Parts: sequence; C-alpha cells; structure tokens
Amino acid sequence: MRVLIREVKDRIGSEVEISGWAQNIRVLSSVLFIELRDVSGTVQGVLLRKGNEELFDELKGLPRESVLTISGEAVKSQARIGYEVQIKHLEILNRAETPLPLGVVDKIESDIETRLENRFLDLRRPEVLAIFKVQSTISNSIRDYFVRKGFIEIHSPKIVAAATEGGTDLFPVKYFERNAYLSQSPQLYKEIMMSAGFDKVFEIAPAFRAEEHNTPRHLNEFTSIDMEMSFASDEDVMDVLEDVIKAAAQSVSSLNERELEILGVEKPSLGYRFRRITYSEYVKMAIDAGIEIKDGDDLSTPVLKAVGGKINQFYFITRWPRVLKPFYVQPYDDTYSKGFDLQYGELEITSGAQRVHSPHILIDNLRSKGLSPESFSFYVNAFRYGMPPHAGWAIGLERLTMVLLNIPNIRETTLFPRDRTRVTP
RNA sequence: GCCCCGAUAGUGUAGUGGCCUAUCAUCCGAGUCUGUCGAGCUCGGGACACGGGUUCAAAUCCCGUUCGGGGCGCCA
Repeated sequence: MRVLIREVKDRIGSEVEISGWAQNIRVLSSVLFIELRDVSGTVQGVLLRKGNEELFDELKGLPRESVLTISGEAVKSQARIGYEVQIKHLEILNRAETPLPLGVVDKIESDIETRLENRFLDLRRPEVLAIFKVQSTISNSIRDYFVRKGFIEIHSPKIVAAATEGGTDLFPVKYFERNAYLSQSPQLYKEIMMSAGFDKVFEIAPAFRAEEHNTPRHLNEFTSIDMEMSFASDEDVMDVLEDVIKAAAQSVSSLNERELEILGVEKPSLGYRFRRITYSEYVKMAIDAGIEIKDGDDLSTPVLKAVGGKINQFYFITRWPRVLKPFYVQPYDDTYSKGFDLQYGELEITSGAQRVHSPHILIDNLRSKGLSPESFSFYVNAFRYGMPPHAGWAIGLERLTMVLLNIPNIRETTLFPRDRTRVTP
C-alpha cells in the first residue's frame, strides 16, 4: 500500500512503500542513495551493494526523473532529515529519457522561456508546485467566503455575440454561420442576474483579452473572480473585497506555512485597514511627487509606479472620472463616478463599481461612449423591467497570487500562460 | 500598435575581427571511491538561430528573416 513521502517519518521502524520520481542518484562504490520525490516531499532511499548486486546495478544506471516504487524499512539514519528508507524491493514504472530538456534539481536556473516550454518538468520543482498549492488555497478560500455569505455561484457563457464593454479587443470565434467572440468578462451577465433576482452571485472563470500587451502583469487568458450584489453601493462591495482579501491571506498563512517557507515569503499580514484614496487625491499626490498630470488624466504606469510604488499595501483608488470608466459605472456627480480600483503598490488587482441601474442613464452612457444600445438589447432589456441598484467587482486570481507571494512575473502564477506569443503548451 | 534589447552544447554562460579545430559550470557517458546528501576525483561527449553581405580573415561588423525578453499603451 503506497504512502506519501511526507508520511514516512511517522512510520520509522516499519515497512513502507513509496512512489515517485528519482530526482537524484548518488552512487558510491558499495552503497547508493536515491532521492525520491512525490507531491508531498522527498526522502532518500539507500541500497548496499553487498547482497543486492543485481538491484544495485539496475539502479546505478537509472536516469534521473524516472518513475519508480520502492519499498523497505523506514529507519533513523544520518541522512539530513534524520531518516531514510532501506530499499528491499523496487519497481521501475517508467524510465526517463536523457538528457532532460530542463533539469529539475540542477544548480542552474533556466530562462522562463525554457521553463514554460517544458512546463511539466518545471512544475515538478517544489517551489513551483508551492505557488499553485497557495493559489488553490486562495481560490478555495474565496469560494468558501462567498458561499458562507449566501452568494450563488454562477457560470456565465464564454462565447458571446458582442463586445461586453467596448474598448478591449476580443478574440473572434466562428460560431457555425455567425461570428462570435470569447468573453472578456462576465460583467453583463452577472448584472443580468441582479435583474433576475439572484441577489448575490459570484463566478470564478477564465476571461479573454486580445490585447497585444507584452508585460510581466498581463495575460490573454486569465482567471477572473467576479462578484455582484444587489441593493449595494460601491462602499459596500469595497468592504466585502477587503474582507475577501483578508480571508484569503489568512487561509494562506494558516494552511501554507510549508509552501511559504519553500518560497521564502513572509506570511501576508493584512492587519491594516485598506486606505481609500480618491482619484483626485491620488492625482494631487502625483503632482506633489513632481509628475506632470492633471485631474481627468488616466493614471499611467509611470504615475502608478511613482505614487503607488511607495505604498506597500493594498489600497483603493475611488471616485474615478466618469470618462475613464465604462458605461455601466454609476455616476457620483457630473464628473466623477462610483468606480474604484483595488491596488497593491503599483499593480491593479481589482476593478469594481456601483453600477448604473436606471435604463435611461445606461442608454445615455452607451451612446456617449459611442456604443449602440440596440446591439446591447439583451442586456439593456434586463434594466427595463425592474433592475435593483447593485455593485460588484472582479479580481485577477493570478495577480492576487503575485501580490501575496511577492512574485514579479504573472507567468509564474499561471500553469500554462497564454501571452502574446504563446498558445502551447 | 510603438520603442529598446537579445539569440553560442540538453541547461546556464565566456567571447568586442586573426590568440576559437570556442571558455566555464551543469548535464550525459565510462571509470574510481562502504554513507552520500550541491558527494568527491579521473577521462570522454556535446553548441556559434536561419539567409545574404563586408573582409585576406566573421561567433564577433552590416542587412533581412524567425524566435524570444523588456518598456509604453491598455487592463485583472
């Protein structure tokens, strides 16, 4: 019966059977050591030549990263971790080819490009696995939070007929005799769910953006964590967002101590209240920092770096100018809106807003953004027969993972990233 | 879309016109070593992205192609 390598230390003195990858084999004249790795950790197996000549010779020539099962007694030893497995039986399940296109335990760091080309090998590295164990905690914790608070999980269509928000480029797909697109966001659908009376919904699903960006923080396919709630304001959903982020950080701190240690990252400590800085205040801060910008300009990357780069915390930028936000964002006054972003330093993690709920304002907004209300009739109709006030936001899961683990490149927090030039693996 | 940069063994690199039948490490292979743990030691193997040009001479300079990285725009 197979046990996980992590469990071996609780079975000292008894027989164990473990399976995994032979990540390193050290051969001396009459004894050899084999480091076996599985999802839970590594342990060393040891074999004396004397009395095991045949097994010894077989293992001696085994290529690294071959998959095998070994069994034998777990014993205390002078191994670094204090115990090892004395090999009695061994079954080679699959022999790896040589040389490896990417060393799993080599002392040499490979380029991100080489690593992504051979991602299945790269993902075998404990520090890469750790990222995705943490990401699993984050998404589970957020899902758990929503379910506890009475949100309904939804699954909106990813093949859509038209641009959801305008602006962003979409990936066209052939839909039988018509043209359709991959969804850039569940925005319109989650709002329709408010009209449908679901009250509070969330969705964790891919979003697709056909922008030709080439940066360490953009993907053309990412995982969007969306929420929308009825009878709520921008302030209300900012409270929820702060709660959600703190819950996720708390879960990571308590469930992923080992992964944080492997990654050399401190437990995220979010014992502070997220600051709420209005857009206009932010512009003033930029001006004070000597940057040329005026109220009404978008916050460019250099501005966010100059101002936000000094804030090593989560904080909101609120009340954005209406002209800089999409048509569905509720006005605050003639100039400003109830749209907000959640930032960490210079990086945007979330954007959200209280939404327009009046069909008349919605139609005006669509027109003023140069969009045709007729082509959004499936959406506008939901506003005409009783749409409650509502608000919501969307977090990028990969970006949140970057921030909580202090990882500078979003490709590191994505299993198989889709960027400007990569569709395989 | 605009701008900048890069491409040398499986992997990571050295190299700035002749000293390059190309450096080092890792890796792979052979051998050696009763307990290693980044094992050690000896020997061996393996590369100048592609096409064109300049030159007596090109990994090195120029042009193009392909692929990649970064910055900006835009966004999660």
